[in-house]
Amino acid sequence: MSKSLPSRSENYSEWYNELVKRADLAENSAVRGCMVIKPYGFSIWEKMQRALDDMFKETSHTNAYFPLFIPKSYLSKEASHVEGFAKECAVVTHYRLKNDPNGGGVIVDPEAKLEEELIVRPTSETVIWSTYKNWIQSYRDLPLLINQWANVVRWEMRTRLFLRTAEFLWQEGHTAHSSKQEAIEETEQMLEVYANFAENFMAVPVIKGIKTANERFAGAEETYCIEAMMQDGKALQAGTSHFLGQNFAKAFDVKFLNKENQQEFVWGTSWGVSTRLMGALIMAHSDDQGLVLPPKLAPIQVVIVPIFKGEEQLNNIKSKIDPIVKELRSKGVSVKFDTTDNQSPGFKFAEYELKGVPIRLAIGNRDIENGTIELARRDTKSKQSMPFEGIVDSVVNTLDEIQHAIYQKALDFRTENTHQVNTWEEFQIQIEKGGFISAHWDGTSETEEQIKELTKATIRCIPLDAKEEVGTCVYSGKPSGRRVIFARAY
RNA sequence: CGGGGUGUAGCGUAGCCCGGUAUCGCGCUUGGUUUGGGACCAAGAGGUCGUAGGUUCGAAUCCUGCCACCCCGACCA
Repeated sequence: MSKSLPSRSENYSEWYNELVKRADLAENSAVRGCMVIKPYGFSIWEKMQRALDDMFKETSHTNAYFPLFIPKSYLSKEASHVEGFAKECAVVTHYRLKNDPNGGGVIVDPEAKLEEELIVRPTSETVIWSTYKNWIQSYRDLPLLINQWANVVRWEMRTRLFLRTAEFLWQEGHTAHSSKQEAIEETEQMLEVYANFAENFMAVPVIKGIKTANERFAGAEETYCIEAMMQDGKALQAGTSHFLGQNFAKAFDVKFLNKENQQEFVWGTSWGVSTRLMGALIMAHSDDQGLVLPPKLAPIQVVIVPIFKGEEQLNNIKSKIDPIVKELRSKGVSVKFDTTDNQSPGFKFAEYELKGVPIRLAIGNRDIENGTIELARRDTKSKQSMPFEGIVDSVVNTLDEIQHAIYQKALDFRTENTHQVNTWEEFQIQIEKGGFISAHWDGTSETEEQIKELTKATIRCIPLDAKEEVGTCVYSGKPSGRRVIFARAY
């Protein structure tokens, strides 16, 4: 194994692939397109889950679990929904194996064909709405605010660890409401939750917006999204929230009796984020030395590396450090005190940098004599000798600083790489340089498709905060009322 | 599904053209010396050469089929 990673500038995607493996986040599995999420990677995902789940609970949602398998007939009930997912569904056709009479292990028992084939869920709208039909009778049953943490399967042609895998983990919220207005508010609220999570926990700035018809979720009336910029200038959709209108209510006949004793179809939403966020996290902050993790999601926030000769020195260091570890933990800081002696300090430094540990403390005999300790920041690679007294406060403050600093760095990067463009010539030049392009668009799918064909750039979103501004479409020259965000995307 | 590439120890590789059962590095084990930015010495363990068949006295090497994975396209969160 070579010591250093491929560099981002030389080969961004190779850098990403190597980093994911070398930092022990995930690896490819025996099944094509599926990944094994390794303990270190899963710890980060667990932290994401925890933070998000708390936010869902704070907004009155409760968790439940719906089955992995969906009867085939369900999927065909909502026309555009089927169309959107049909091409990437895994199908269960049999329920039994048997020994191959000709030897050679097991074969599918042809006798055991399922009467109705089952689809492995690519998303759960259909099972959930077929269940909601039984749960909802009156306006008093609404709103119904449910989330589930689950795995889903989408049989993708080309996969990449975390960014696009055949099976992935996610959460999907599915809510039902008595009014259109309330459902829209829910959709917007959850988008806000996602944006808040991305910015405050992942330290990734996002643009909140609405998808164009082309990019909209199959079965939704409106798809809201948060879009983030990766260090190669490409966009990554980090979360989506859909206003489903009454589409699924109609498809699954979910009605409620309103206060006026009239039957009405309910209004729905669904919203999700997936293990793809791991990809966003990695690509937003990390450098050629390895991961850079925001303190709020780092499995290990502080690593302490002792520098010692022999057991006596180590014990001496331990007696100083053990109380520090205790105190940090009491303040909710996760600390690893790495006292193993089979690796040199230098090796450990490199290793914890690769894994993105935000703060490293190093302490040796010299420090003990001077009453100091060395504090190194992963994000800036800076290190300084600090007084041993008060180190706990310094660590806590520095963690906070790092959280803000990496957000600011990502925000500055995005600002530098976002350009207003007014002509088609400019557009073609700028898109090759990467980044986001803010430009006028005439609102038609034809134009959007043309631009995609010519430049591989898609409309990432119509920003929610887009100013009303008279302009002309960058491609067609037709009138436009606001700018939209174009980019090449993951 | 098209185009390209690769399968040799846990990982990365040499050998293949020109057949004689396998090279080197990392990692691992044991012992010793080390430790302020990826330590060193010594001794070890570890391989159905992707798979099935063929040619041959003999196949990692030549031939054929199959499988898997990676990269590039069409599809997608």
